[in-house]
Amino acid sequence: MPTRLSQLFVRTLREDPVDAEIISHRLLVRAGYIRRQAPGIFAWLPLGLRVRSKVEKVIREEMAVAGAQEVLFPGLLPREPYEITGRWEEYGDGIFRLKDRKGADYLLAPTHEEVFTLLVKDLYGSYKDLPLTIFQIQDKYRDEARPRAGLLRGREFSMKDAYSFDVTDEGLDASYQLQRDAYERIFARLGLEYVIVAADAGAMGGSKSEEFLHPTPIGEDTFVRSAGGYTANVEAFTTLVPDAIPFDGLPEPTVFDSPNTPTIQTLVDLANAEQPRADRAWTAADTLKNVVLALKHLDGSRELVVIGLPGDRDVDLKRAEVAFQPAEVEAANETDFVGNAGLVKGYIGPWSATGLILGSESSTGIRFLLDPRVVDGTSWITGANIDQKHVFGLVAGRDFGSDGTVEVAAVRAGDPAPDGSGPVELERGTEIGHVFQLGRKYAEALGLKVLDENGKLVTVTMGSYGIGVTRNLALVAEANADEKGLVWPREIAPFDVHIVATGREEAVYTAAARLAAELELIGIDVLFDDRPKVSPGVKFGDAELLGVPTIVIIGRGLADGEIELWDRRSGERTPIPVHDAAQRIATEVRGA
RNA sequence: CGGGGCGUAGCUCAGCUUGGUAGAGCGCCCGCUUUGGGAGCGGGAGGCCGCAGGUUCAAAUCCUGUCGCCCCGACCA
Repeated sequence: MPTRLSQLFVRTLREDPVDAEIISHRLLVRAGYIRRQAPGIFAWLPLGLRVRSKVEKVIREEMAVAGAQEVLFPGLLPREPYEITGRWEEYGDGIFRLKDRKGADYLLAPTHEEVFTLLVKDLYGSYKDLPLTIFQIQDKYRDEARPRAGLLRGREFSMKDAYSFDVTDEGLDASYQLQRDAYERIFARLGLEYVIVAADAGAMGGSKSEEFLHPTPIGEDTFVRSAGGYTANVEAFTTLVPDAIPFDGLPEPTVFDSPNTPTIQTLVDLANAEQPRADRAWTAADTLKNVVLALKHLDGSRELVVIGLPGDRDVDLKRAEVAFQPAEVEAANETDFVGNAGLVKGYIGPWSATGLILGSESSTGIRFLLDPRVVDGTSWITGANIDQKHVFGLVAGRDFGSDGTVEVAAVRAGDPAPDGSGPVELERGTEIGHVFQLGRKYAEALGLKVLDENGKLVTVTMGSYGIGVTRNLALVAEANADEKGLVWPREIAPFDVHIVATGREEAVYTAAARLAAELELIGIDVLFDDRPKVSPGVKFGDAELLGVPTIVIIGRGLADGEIELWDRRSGERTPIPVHDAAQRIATEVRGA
């Protein structure tokens, strides 16, 4: 049976909802696909549910091709499994926690690694049972500090999460590849542009990790891309390390007065005024900026570290979080300086005439880490650890050392890609999928072992693979819309055809109903706008807003045996004879 | 958590400065007309003006507190 618009549970809005900023959010609410229930939580109306089911269908089909079996875990889970892996604590305020009537702790699952692992452990014990990949499509819950952008960052969202279980690393590679291939097919079918970037393995532990990012200006992630094909999330970007420079002939360091130079810029200005270079002017890149960060370790302790990086670079706190995880990172505060008299604020440097200041072997004992660009033989202007004094010509590897290098400097457009494929550009994107080799971390923690061919217990190696169902839906909507409304790709449109009957001629409605029934009979989903007292303008407007790709207009032309085929995307209208309309439409819908 | 903004009808908003007991447009219901681009006329339904306290003869309006929401940032597999 065709769906009659007069009966459909929907109300389109003429005006944009005031709380919606981005296109997908505005249009999905205006067109009556979703309604907000609470911040970051949405109710799904029939139209929205239909699209959501279509997205799920694409995912299920491709999971089947990849050999993954569908299961379904509860969204409400007990605390214990998360306690074992430490994530009950790690998630902090990020999850919804609740208690049952006996006071036992539960949570609304933010992800399901633990329970998948435990179930496999329950049921399987032999290498013969593996490999295994299972998945579910289930709602996830995260108590986001700031839900935003409608469906793009909700507190409840639907996600397909798959988990693979293998005995060997090679097996894991193969399982990973199957999911990765499936993801490429899924995004191709959804018509979503994507780039695969190297990702940070994050708090999940594990080794190899790639993100599928959809490039979009509203994206919350930043990634880099080189002309030569290198891509990476900025969080995972690694610096191309320059060659070391021989020390021969480099002048000795000299301390000089540098009053009122609290910033890099004032320091550079002073250097150019007092100690001008013959060949070129000093720039911020000639200075070594020493940034004090405070690490908050899981055990609650606080450690100061100093990062030495070129003065024209800033610390990217996100990259720092990655570099120092699981510790939290923040800028050092006044108290930190008070507690470390060896640090002369504004004039911090690794060296003084009386000895080293920074590094675990130095007088302060504070860990000193260098940006990878600060290679041996590079010469710097930096703080002399005396108020109002800096030092010239301090050479890395000769005058000071470090406790190693660290990737915390902000990535800039033009930075060379680490694989030598040229300078990178920075782009915004949104994560639409993530494939991840977890390795043995969870299996180890939860005791998932199987007997191998030799009867020996071996720990299983795992992968986890996520796709945000509702986020992908929103991004498809976002990428396929115009000023009139939504424009769904056929693959996930709520209906195949939207029939609009206009006028008040009884014959029009009879003919439209007949065509609708005929199309349904051959398996085409029809939305039939049969509303009798609604003006044509309203019906056309709603058809454009709802975004069904093919619209059929039946009205004034019917007397001459003609109806119109209206392509939502191109706007093109084609008159077609009513007598073989069903065939024409079927061809159109199924793609010639 | 920091910054900014906003809570009045289903939606979008006015009214608040200068207190006097609730408004508009759209949507919804009824009738008549209209029917290829968001129709016309007439009649109607619908609001603890976010919540609590205070000032006052009188509070949507002034004061205090509080809750919530939106946006930017921080945070975030």
